[in-house]
Amino acid sequence: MVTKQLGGSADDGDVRRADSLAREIFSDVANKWALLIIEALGERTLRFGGLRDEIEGISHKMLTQNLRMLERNGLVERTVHPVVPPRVEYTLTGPGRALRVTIDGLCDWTHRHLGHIEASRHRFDG
Amino acid sequence: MVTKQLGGSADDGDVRRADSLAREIFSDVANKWALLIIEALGERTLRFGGLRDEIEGISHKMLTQNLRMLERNGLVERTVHPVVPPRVEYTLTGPGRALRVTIDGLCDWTHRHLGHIEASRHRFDG
DNA sequence: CAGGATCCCCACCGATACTG
DNA sequence: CAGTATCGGTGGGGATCCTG
Repeated sequence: MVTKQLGGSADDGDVRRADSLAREIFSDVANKWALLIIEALGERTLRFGGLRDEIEGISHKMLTQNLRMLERNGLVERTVHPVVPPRVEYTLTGPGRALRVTIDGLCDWTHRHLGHIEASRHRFDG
Repeated sequence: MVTKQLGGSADDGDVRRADSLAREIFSDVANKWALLIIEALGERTLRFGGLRDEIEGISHKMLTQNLRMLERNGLVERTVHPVVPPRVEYTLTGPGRALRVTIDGLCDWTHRHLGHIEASRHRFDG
């Protein structure tokens, strides 16, 4: 399970609530576009257009949608510069950067096992 | 980007192919149910029903579908015991267990930042 | 018990057009 | 340039029934 079972707590309600919250967050974060956005941001500050250029295949809509979600969860900071034309910049927050580290691990894993996976697929499909 | 840019390679084709493959794997793996299945399996061996009981809210269909996908990618091993009633067991493979480590990191991250996220959401929604 | 097959609905997502 | 709104198609995913 996502949440550790903490044994007999005085009040199970808190555990339950934290559990469902964890699941919710998990659903938000364990999504292709969200992960790619965080990975694309890295340590940089990027504008909306910059992000779109960086993430191949993402649509305008998915980008805004996921950026809002990440901002809501406090993983991305959105700063609007009151100029014309508008200039909006996105940066990872502390928690966002922490998450990025684990995503890096996921990327590393992917590359380390590319060969194994490709071979396994070939075997399976045949 | 998911794939590191390796600078001017002799043949860009290989890089491109590996890149798209990496994206494909990423899409397979960066999905809520797949991650929960891998996390549920852990070091244990579980049967189909056991997995269904373990993963709250997963449907029959999603479980089979994701198990097939994980098997195809060589992350879980499926062993069928020729008895009646059927007995099918699932275990993580080496790469699967390696992936599990990074997913553990993701779970840890989630729990460490529950508070921050909840607060941020509240701020955002208000 | 494991898991395919089918039906069906809803949510995701892309495309497009419009505002500040 | 950044962002919202709307519409329509496609596929995700649940419920159910059926087989070995």
